[in-house]
Amino acid sequence: MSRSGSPQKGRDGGARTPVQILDSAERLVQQRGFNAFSYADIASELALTKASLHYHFAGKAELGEALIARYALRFERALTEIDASVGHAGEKLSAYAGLYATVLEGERMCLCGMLAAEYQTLPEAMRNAVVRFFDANEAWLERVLQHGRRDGTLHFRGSAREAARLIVSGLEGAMLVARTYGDVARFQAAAHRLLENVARAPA
Amino acid sequence: MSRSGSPQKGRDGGARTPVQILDSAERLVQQRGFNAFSYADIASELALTKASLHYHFAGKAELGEALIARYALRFERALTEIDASVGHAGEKLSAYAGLYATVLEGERMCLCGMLAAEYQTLPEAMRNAVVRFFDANEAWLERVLQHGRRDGTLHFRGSAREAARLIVSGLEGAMLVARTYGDVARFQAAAHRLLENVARAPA
DNA sequence: GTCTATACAGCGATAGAC
DNA sequence: GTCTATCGCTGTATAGAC
Repeated sequence: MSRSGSPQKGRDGGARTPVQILDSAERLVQQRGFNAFSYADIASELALTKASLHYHFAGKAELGEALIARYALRFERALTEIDASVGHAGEKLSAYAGLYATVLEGERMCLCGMLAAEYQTLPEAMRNAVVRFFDANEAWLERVLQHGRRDGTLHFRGSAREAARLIVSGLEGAMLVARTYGDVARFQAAAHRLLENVARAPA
Repeated sequence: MSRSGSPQKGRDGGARTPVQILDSAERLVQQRGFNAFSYADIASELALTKASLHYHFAGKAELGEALIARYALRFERALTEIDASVGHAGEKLSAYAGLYATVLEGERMCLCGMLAAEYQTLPEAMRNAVVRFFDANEAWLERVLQHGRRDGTLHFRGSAREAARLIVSGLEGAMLVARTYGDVARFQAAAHRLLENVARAPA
């Protein structure tokens, strides 16, 4: 992670190998789970040795933390992008569901949805990071729902917070189940219906 | 599993040890995942040796299959019980959600929800059994929803099948997320709202 | 920053005595 | 039906050369 004179830099000046490690580990965790992948899996995929991986990430726990941090940051940026480019609240919700669909198309689970299943086996720091991810998603959705309600483009009952929670957990569950059927369309149908039922545009 | 002259029988004549093994393994899988528990965990819990476990269940795959079979059977019986004892469709849906809540109270995930996360690492027979579990739940819910629609006690849009799928995946996701917060109330709120939105009683 | 070599614990599984 | 003993393999992690 140092910025000193070492080879193999990407265009942004960051070292390339750590990124490749994160990419490989991320895919493995999303597809197989944190407890079902090993340093050896990454090493063979990148044609490195296990010892080299430990140079970049001291242990599996640290690798896991870096994984969630990067994933959460990427998600956060995607939400900012939706805020900037998409029109009214209903469209923002659809774009949000689209993020999940893209993940599922790679036959992956949401990283934090997968880690939620393995929650009880995770190191403390990873647990906290998973919860923060859900909190951030919920907060963003709550804001979108509140705006939609205020400007009259969305109608729903109860608090925006509860609706936001239902959307997060509904989409996570739809991914979880749809993946066992290898059927992205099943997710799409559930997501569409979920949004339609939770927060609908006035007729 | 034989019925011949051996010690330690339960009142139904079935051997006791296999049941204890299944109980222990079930709890471990629901809390930690199929890839995060070992024969050694069960052995220490039951004060047996790993070798003894292999006598009852040849391998982890066979144990996993037996686990899902028993869980699915128990769920099926619970659904039959709901059919027999509960009144109209809306109440049946609430009772159905109550089954999930009970599981979550033990800080457990739904067995098949957990296995769905680990799906890509499971032996073929276990994969098929997980899908059959979801199919059975969906079929029961579809039937309840259709009855409710016909007798006018439930209103919802689109097909009963799609609504059933949304309920299954919504409840699975609500469990998954609520468990990371250690908060059964969060599940209850999401479940209530999900049912209210997906299939509501006419005003 | 990557390597070879290795330590050491844990895994699922089996053989064979009792 | 349970035990002891052990096998072969894989897991994470470390030491030290290059």
